[in-house]
Amino acid sequence: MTAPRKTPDRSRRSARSRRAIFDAALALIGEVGYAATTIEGIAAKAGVGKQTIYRWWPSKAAVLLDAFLDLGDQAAMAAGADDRASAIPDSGDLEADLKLVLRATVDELGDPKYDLPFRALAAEGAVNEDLGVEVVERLLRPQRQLYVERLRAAREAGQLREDSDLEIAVDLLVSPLAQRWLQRTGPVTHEYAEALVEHVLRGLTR
Amino acid sequence: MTAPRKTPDRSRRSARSRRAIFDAALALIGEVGYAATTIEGIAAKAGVGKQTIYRWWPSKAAVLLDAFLDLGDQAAMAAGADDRASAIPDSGDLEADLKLVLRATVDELGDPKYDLPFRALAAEGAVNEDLGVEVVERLLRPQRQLYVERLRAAREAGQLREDSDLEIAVDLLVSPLAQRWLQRTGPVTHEYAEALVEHVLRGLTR
Amino acid sequence: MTAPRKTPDRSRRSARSRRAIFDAALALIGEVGYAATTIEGIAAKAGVGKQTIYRWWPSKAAVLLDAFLDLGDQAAMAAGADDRASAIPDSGDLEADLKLVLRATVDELGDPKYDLPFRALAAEGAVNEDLGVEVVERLLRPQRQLYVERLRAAREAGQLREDSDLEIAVDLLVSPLAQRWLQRTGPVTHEYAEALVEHVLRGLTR
Amino acid sequence: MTAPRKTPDRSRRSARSRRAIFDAALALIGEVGYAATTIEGIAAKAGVGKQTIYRWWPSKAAVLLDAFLDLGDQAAMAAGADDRASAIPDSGDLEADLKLVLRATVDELGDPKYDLPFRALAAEGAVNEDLGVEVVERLLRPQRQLYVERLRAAREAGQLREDSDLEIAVDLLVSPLAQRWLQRTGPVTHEYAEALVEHVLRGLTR
DNA sequence: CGCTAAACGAGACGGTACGTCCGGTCTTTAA
DNA sequence: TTAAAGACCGGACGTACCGTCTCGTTTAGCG
Repeated sequence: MTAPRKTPDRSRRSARSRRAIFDAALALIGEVGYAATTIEGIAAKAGVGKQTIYRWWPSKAAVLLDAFLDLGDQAAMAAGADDRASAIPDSGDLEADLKLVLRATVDELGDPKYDLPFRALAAEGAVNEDLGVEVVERLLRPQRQLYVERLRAAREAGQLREDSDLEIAVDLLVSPLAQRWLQRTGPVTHEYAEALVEHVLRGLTR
Repeated sequence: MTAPRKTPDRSRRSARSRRAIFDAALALIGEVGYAATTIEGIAAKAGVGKQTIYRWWPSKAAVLLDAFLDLGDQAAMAAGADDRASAIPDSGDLEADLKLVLRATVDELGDPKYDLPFRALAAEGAVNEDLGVEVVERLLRPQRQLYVERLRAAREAGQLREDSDLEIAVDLLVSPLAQRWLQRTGPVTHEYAEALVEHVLRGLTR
Repeated sequence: MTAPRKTPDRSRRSARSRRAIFDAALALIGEVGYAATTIEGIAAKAGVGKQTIYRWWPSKAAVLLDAFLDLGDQAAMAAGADDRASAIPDSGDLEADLKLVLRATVDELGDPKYDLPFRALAAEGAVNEDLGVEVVERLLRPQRQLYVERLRAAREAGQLREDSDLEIAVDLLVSPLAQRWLQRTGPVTHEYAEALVEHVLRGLTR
Repeated sequence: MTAPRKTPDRSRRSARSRRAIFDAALALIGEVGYAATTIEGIAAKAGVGKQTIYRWWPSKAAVLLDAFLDLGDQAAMAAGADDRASAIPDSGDLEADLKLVLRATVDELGDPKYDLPFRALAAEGAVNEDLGVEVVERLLRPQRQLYVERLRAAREAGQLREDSDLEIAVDLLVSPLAQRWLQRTGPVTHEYAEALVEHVLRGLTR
């Protein structure tokens, strides 16, 4: 005996509408910002009934999250990757590898295609716990995991202190950049990324 | 013939209404969250006309920023301080001093009285550049400055590497905690704060 | 080359669905009123796809008209009549015969099973000319015809003025009752029906 | 201790909006019919917020009733009358007076300016009891009362049978015309009106 | 009696309007 | 003379149905 069906039948879902909604959502957020982006506006721009959005997503933020993840998938596909998350390179030189990756992150954060939607997601996730959890699970955690793995390799290679907490290590590398970008406390540049890596690895004390 | 009045006359401002608006705003954000807090609701709860809010603040977020700063002032006054920002203690033991302050920060971030409004401000500031700048200038920068000063003292005392960038150093101490709290990527505890300080000061490498 | 099929094949029509739709339609109108009765609701209650309704009827009102006519047929069948419209009795006493029939009409109008659907049909027909014509042709005209015939018999028997217009005579007997019921301008009772017949037959002047 | 205010303050009501709403409502009903007339459409055409309609009227039908009564008032004013309902003339010749008035009613029912809105009101009132009562009280009863008074005068002048029920008498004069018009059971002409008066006054029997 | 075309249930779709809520502006009223 | 109170226009909210359009699944009738 099965529970009565509540959720819509995913198999009948229109792929065309899904695409149009993602495109419209990201376009609108880029054009008018997140707050001024409305579900009504997305539906109109996508040429889709409002109900088609409400049927599949619980909120504007959820649409944006899916649209953003889809954007990442597309980029990864275009880059020829099999799946979204590509591992951090391991050349043996930890410092160089981290600088490479963080410089790429700086570029990404500076790309308006990512900046506005990501900002909106981060902001909404900060305030809306349910969404925040989803953002962490589906977007942030996979990224962090790549760092954890690279750092673990380094630790096993004897390049890191054995008592290093890898979670804290990742925080040290990632949070300052993220925070600077999100709160606009300072410029987000390649130089900052590199200096950051150096300070983290060497520590502050003499 | 006088020039047409543009800005309201600050001297005629009703202190009683100001207080009532702050109280109502913070109460509502605590009760129903930021998104569900409306100017209409604040006005109603404060027993104030909507126009009285629109006359003095450009947006809901601006009200909240002032209300939050006022909240900080009140707390500082209650603690007997002359002004809002009290310096980080300098016992000579940098590590101990930083742990003390960060543990206090953990406590503050865990206090619902601060958590919700601060979260709302951070989120809104991430997305709304004008507000973001104000938040940084009036709220974050003064706090950061205290760290900069304590760290500079330590560097001058020869306890820090001479090539340390103090801004980056502050970032390393503050951002991981802030990020963890804001994005909910992990628990925000005294233990985390202490381990953070240790990792930052000693660095990751052997 | 054959013309493209436009109309559905009546022979394959599901009698079971037809019944279920009529039952559901009348039930819903009784429960929630005509305006709140929706095609979607009828389909759901009848356990029928929406398309099955749209395939056979052009509008909610058309469904109701058929359902109501079907209801009348059922009642007539139950009463043992061969067809729907049974003639007005001719006992020789016109006044008595008319009182009898109008009292029966009063009872019918007071029966909620007929009241609500009939009201809805009359109202919709007043506003929607196409439906109005159908209602008159299929529902009202057959009824009126029975009166015309009874009155013609009376006129031929010398009981009515020879210059009487039978259409007007029917109007005089039927409209006041119908109007009172439809517009609720007064109570619809046996007494009213009898007084009405008396006034119509004798005229107002001395 | 007074109950909390629920209803809006009538004194602050905008006369300009009221007018614009009535004009838009009647225009739309004339252009697209009652069913296709929406509150949204009325608001848009009147250049008014939807809330301004919902604030003052509970339903589309209620707007229409007020608009229609206002239309009647305007017509009466234009005709130089002090109030809406002008008495039926009393020339001493009852038959002539009634024919005059019913011919005028025929003209009115044929005027599209009145036809469509009145039809919509009658239909809605048939189905919606609350509105129906309002329509009767505010629109129909005042009109009927004029007939009652004229007929009473005739009865007192010895022109009518003393046992005539005036309510029934009014029904006999008014309902057949109204019914014919509303249900479209036949043409609504001056000739019909005159024949109707004659039949009513003289009765059907020899 | 088995094939096949149709009618069927289900329900997603692009839309329209609903009635509510709130944003900002403007007007009235009472202190 | 200044707010409170609140009406106003505008517009998005999330919901309910509209009427159309697939989907697979009966089901009926012909071959």
